[in-house]
Formats: sequence, structure tokens, C-alpha cells
Amino acid sequence: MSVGAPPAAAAERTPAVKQRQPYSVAARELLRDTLLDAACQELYTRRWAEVTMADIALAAGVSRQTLYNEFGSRDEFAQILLMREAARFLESVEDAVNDNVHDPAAALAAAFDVFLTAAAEHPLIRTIVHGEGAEDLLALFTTQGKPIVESTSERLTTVMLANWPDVEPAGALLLSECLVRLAISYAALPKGPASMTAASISALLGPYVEQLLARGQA
Amino acid sequence: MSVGAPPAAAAERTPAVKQRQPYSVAARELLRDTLLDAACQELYTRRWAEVTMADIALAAGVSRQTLYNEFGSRDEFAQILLMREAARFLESVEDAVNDNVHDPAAALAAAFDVFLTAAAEHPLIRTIVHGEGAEDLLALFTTQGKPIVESTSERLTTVMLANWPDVEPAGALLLSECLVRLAISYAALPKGPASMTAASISALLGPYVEQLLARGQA
DNA sequence: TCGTAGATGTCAGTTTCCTTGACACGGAAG
DNA sequence: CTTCCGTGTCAAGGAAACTGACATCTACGA
Repeated sequence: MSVGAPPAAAAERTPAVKQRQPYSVAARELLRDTLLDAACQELYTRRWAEVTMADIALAAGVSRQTLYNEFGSRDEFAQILLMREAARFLESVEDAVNDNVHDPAAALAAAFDVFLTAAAEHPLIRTIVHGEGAEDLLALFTTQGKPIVESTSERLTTVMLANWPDVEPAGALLLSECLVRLAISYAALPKGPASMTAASISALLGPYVEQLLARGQA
Repeated sequence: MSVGAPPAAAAERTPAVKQRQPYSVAARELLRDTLLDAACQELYTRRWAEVTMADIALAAGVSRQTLYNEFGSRDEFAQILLMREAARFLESVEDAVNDNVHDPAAALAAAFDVFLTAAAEHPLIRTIVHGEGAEDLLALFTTQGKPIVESTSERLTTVMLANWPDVEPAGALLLSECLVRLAISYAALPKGPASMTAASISALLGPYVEQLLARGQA
């Protein structure tokens, strides 16, 4: 196992059994990201149905087999791609929230605005909304959308509780799931400019947010 | 890094034979960067002479043999590490220059200030200046410093010509090499606060810079 | 002074992961 | 109905990393 550590100092740094594989882990992550990025890139020019697994592998500079080894099937790949993009969206949303900690209603509006604006430009969303060959992707958002809704809601809840610790978790989770579902809905079927929709959502859910905060601080 | 177009960059160097390997190239770069970063990290706590090749490999999560395969020897590794850090310094310097295109003298001072401030904090520089076990590293800066001086000077010249196209190349190259050598000198042997030194350099070389620009625009 | 310990640099054998070429299966277009 | 094309899978081949061992050199201590 651990080769006799010459300086005897390296042993203490790794309390866990298996700690040292920084590169191999990074390399695997790089591989997956490269594949996912390549697919995303392809979606700028083609629709999802027109992008083959071979195209993705080629664009990533990797063999088709490697793609299948890393992600089991085309559907699994799509699923994971969606999950990753959702996580990315959440990152920008998180930034928007952090900039408006003082005003929860404004944070709500800003977050929704940021999300809808980014969604309108994202190739993945565009193919789902405007493209005809993306039925299976749409299904992953709705019918089979359980994983994406759940994980995103949970992460959003975490963000909320981090910024407003007094809020009770159950209320935050409820609000999160509601917001995620609304976000998906408006991303799939936009209605007017992003800022308009964001303001509407803020007006709709603002009172609930205020109540959550008031009850938490009481 | 300095990568503009992802797919086109690697194509030019190896004409027509092999064109697509975005991942493998990225993986190699990741490996080297991981090793270099690991070494840099080790220098925060130990001096260069106390950091063994095994330590670096372990910190990077890679076998010692892989380290030797990638960089031939300890000296070569040190050389390349220095080159990379120099390039990083140049990046921050470049930013400082870009922020002061309108006033060349101010750009000079700002660049030097940025450089000296960063150098004072950099672990690699610190071990060279304050550590006793870094004689070989010091040699790479001075006696064997030809590669680092040349490459850095050339890149700095490129930066200058990009910002002030009318300057004649020969003058810019002369100024660049002078600046690089002064930068190394002051990094190795600081004298007073960074801003003071930067102002001095600016005063010293300002006239030459003005002359270069005036002659170029005439 | 000699012997030991630790570090560098190198080698061969093994493993792991990616690549290559092939094939079966199923749907869409001729 | 046949032909193509894309998906999904397999076995063989190869490139790169891992492992363990070794020779060499230097520094340290008895």
C-alpha cells in the first residue's frame, strides 16, 4: 500500500485510505467534460436528432467506444448532459441570489431573469423549443424529468438556506420545487421578455417569501 | 491558456497527417499542469532542495516514472516550471499594459508594479530569494537563464507591438530585454517597496519610451 | 574512514484505458 | 423487400501509466 514514506510527513496529510489520485480524477472529469462540451457545440448547428454518437466522439477527439464506456447509452448521455447544464444554470442563478441577499424579492426576480435570459440563448434549450427533432430531449425535461427536478430543487434549497438560515427547510424546499418547475415551463414555452416574466414570478411568490422569512425570524 | 480556436490550433503544427485529438492533447496538458502545480504547491512549505521528485509525483497523484517520462530530469523540470511561471507573470503584466495603453509611461510603471508585487508573494521566487537550498534554481535565472530571458523578452515585444504598432521592432526588443533583465534582478534582490521601484524604472526608461513612440509616429 | 540512507535516473513487466475493426439489431428511405 | 445508417457490443491491439527493482551518487554519522 503506502510505500515507506521517506519524509514521514506525507502520511499524515491523507487520513482517508484512498486520497491520492488528483490527476486520474481530473483526467476522467476532463474526458467527460470534453464529450459533453462537444455535444453542446454540435447543438449550435444541428438538432439533437441529427447529432450522432459518432459526431460527438469525433468532435471530442475520442473513439466512439470510449463514449459508450463513459456514458452507457445515448439516452443516458442526454440525461447527464441536461443535468450538467441545469447545474450550470443554477450556478448563474446562485450568483444572482448572492448579489441580492438583502432583498429576497429582488433576488427572486434577478434569479429568474438571469435564468430565462441564459436559457433563451442556450443551444440545448433552443433545440428543444424550436427544433422538431428533440422529442426525446423534451421528454427528459417533463415525463422523465424527475431526476433533474429533484436534484435541482435540492440544490436550490441549499442555496436558499445558506443565504437565509432562519427559513424553515420544508418551506424552502416547497418554494424551490415550485420555482424549478416554473423555470422549466417558461424555458420550454417563453412568454414575453424575460424581465417581464421574472417580475411576474416575483410578484406572485413574493408574499410567500416574505412570510417564510418573517416566520423564520420570529 | 493561450488558446483561441479550440479545433484549429493543433492542426497547423502537424500538416495533414493527424488532425483531431482535442482530448488527448488536453489530457497531456492537464498532466503537465498538474505536476507543475503540485511542485508549486510544495514550495509553499518546503524549499526546492527539500522537495523530491517522489513528493511531486505523489502530490500530483501520479507515479514517479510518469514524471520522468514527461519531463526528463529534475533540472529540466525546474527549467520548465520557471518558464511557465514566467509566462504567468507576463500574463498579469500584459493586463496591466492593456489598462494603460493611452499612457506608455504609466503602463511601464503599472506593469513593473504588478510584476514585483506578484513576485514578492510567489513561492518560487521566495524560495530563491530567502531559501538557502535553491542554488540550482537561482542558476536557472542567471547563469543558465538564456531561455527564460529570450522567450520572455520576445513575448513582451509582441505585447508592445500589439499595443503600439508604430514602434520599430528593434527598439521594442531592446527595451523588452532590458525590462526583463531588470525585472529578474529586482525580483531576486528587492529594493524598497514595489511601487517605489516601479516609479524609478518608469522615470529611467520613460524618455526612451517617449522617443520610441515619437519616432514611430513621425 | 567506511557504511548506511536517501535521492536521482533507468529498466522491464504488468495493468489500465483508449482505439480499431468487426458484427448484430432495428428503423427509415429507396 | 432491400439497403443504408445509427445504435450498442465485442475482442484484439496499442499507448500510457503503475509497480518494483536496480545502479549510481551524495550526504550523514559511527
